[in-house]
Amino acid sequence: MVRTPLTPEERERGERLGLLLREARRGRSMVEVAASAGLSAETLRKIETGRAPTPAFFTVAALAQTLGLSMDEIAASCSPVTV
Amino acid sequence: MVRTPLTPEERERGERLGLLLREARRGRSMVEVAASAGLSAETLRKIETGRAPTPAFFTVAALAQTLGLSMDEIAASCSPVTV
DNA sequence: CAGAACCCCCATTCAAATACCGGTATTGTA
DNA sequence: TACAATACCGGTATTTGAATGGGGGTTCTG
Repeated sequence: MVRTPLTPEERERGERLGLLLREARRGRSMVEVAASAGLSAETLRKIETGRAPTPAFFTVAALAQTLGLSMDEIAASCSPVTV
Repeated sequence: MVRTPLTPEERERGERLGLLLREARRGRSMVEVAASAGLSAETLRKIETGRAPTPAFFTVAALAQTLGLSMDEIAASCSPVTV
């Protein structure tokens, strides 16, 4: 086995993460938040829509910083999987 | 530009993350902790040695859970970069 | 009509995650 | 003195996906 493809559960988890981030964005635009977090708007859109279901740790950290979210809360509310 | 290679700063940040996780592991073996977090020992070793400097969010979340670490503290102590 | 904001598709590059190999150092034990 | 087991390291190879950019499309509002 080498780098197993993402499971449906992992994709659903990514969708929950994306939804959470989108809700936290509130009125602000994607370009504004993405620029503030130091990533491209396309990447942010992929994460929010769940098309990038397992983003990097520091990517989420930068978004959490920008959006005023707690990393522990994010992890907790996104992972009813493998608790 | 397409997927810029990791900068030296990002690699150093990865080393700090690895060191932090290794210290939190204490006496426990790599295989034990890796199994508990649901990843391979090889991957854990790469992260701890800084050879995988930007691990996935949920990978770090699983390790934090196993090691009893706070995600926010990890992010804070690993990123004197781009605060 | 222009602009803002978001979406989808395509293509590219680099790295995460895994596995296997051999090597080293330590510790326990017969 | 061997010898085996444990634990970690380095290198190589593989597959998959993150992250980015470009181009085009939709919807809404001024």
